[in-house]
Amino acid sequence: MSLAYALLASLIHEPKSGYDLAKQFDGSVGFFWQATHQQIYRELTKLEQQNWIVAEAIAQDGRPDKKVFSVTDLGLSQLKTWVLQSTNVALVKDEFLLKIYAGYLIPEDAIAQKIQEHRQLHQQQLEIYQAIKHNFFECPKNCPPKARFAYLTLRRGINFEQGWIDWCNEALDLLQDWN
Amino acid sequence: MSLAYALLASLIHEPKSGYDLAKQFDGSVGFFWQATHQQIYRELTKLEQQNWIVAEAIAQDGRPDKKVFSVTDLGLSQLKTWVLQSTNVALVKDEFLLKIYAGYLIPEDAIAQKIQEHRQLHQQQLEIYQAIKHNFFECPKNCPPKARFAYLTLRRGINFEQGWIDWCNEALDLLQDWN
DNA sequence: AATATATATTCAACTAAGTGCATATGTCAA
DNA sequence: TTGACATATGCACTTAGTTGAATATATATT
Repeated sequence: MSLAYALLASLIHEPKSGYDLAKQFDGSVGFFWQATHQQIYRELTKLEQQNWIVAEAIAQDGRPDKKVFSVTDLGLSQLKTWVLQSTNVALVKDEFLLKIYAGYLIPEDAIAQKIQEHRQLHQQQLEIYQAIKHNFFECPKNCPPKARFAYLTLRRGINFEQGWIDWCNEALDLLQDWN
Repeated sequence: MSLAYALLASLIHEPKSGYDLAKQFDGSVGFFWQATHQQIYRELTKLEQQNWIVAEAIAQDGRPDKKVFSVTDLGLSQLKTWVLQSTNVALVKDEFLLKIYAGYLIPEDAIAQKIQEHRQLHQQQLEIYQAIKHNFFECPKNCPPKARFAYLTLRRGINFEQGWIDWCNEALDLLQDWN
C-alpha cells in the first residue's frame, strides 16, 4: 500500500529501473522503507497499468536492456494527495525489545552481551549517516528544497541511532547497578 | 514467526486468554509488538498443538468461558533458545518519513503542520510512558528482575518518543531558517 | 424495550510480503 | 575455461497480516 508511494517518491527523485530500486531504493528512501525485488517488480507492473508511471526501454551495450520508470502527471498528483493525508504514528515492531522484555530468563552476562552487540550495530549505522551528512549536506541551507527534505530524514536517522546508543549505555549501567 | 515468541513472552509474564492478549498483549509487550485478535487466536491454536502452551478452561459466572493459556516447559525452553539467538536490528518502516522525504512537493505550511501534529502524537505517548514510570517504577532497583527488564523496555519507549519530539523541534526550526 | 458496550472466540476471504528459484547477459579474475 | 560477481527481470509458492462478519453472554445506558 505505502510501497506504491515509496516507489513514486524514489522515482520522482530520479527515474530508475526496478533493479536500481531494489538496491535499497537508493540508499535514502531505503533507510525508512524496504522491499524485496519481487515486491518492487510486482508493484511497478501495477503502477504502470494504472498509468502512475511509464517505462522507457533502454538498450545498454553489454548488459541486458533495462526499463527506466518515470512518474506521470497522474502519479505525481496521487503522490501529492497521499503526502497531504493524515498519518498515523508508525508502530514499532522490534524483536530486540521483545528479547529484552524476556531477558530475565537468560543469564545476565548473555543479555549484557546482546546489548553491546546491538550498540555496535547502531554505532555503525550512525557512522554511515554521519558520513552522508559530511559528504552531501555540509551546508543544507545551500541545497535545493528536494535535498533539504532528504536532509531532514537523515537528521531523524542520526537522532534515532544516537537514541539507541544512549539507551544501550543506560541499560548496561542499570544492569551493573542492579548487581 | 516472532509473533509466537511475543505471545510466549507475554504468557510467561502471566497466563491469560486470547482476548487479554489481543488487548495490546498487556499494554507492555504491545508497545513493541502488535497483532490483531485473528492472528493471535490462530497462533495460539498452533502453539497449543505444538505443546508450547496449554489451555485451562475457566468457567466464569455471567461472561462466556475463557481459555487461559500458560507456557509449558517445552515452550519456555523454546523461548529461552530464541532470546539467546542473534538479532538483527529492526528495520524502520515509517510512512511519515516517506512523506517528509517527498515534502518538497507540497506547500511548506502544510508540511510544518504535519510535523506539529506528529510532535503532539509523540508528546501524548511520552506522557503515557512517563505515567507508567511514575506509577510502577518509582524505584526499579527494588523491583523483581522480571519488572526490571520491563523497565528497560519502558526506558527505550521514553527515549524513542523524546527523540521524535526533539527531531520535530529541530525540523520546524530548520524549515523556518530556510525561509 | 432497545441500544450500546464489554467479554470471549472463531470462520472465511483477501491482500501484502517474503523465500526460493529460474532465466538471461556480460565482466573480471584465477 | 571455469567460477564468481554484477546487471536485470520474472514466476511460483508460502507465510504473514488485514477485513469483515458471525456467534454467544452479560452489563450498563437511554
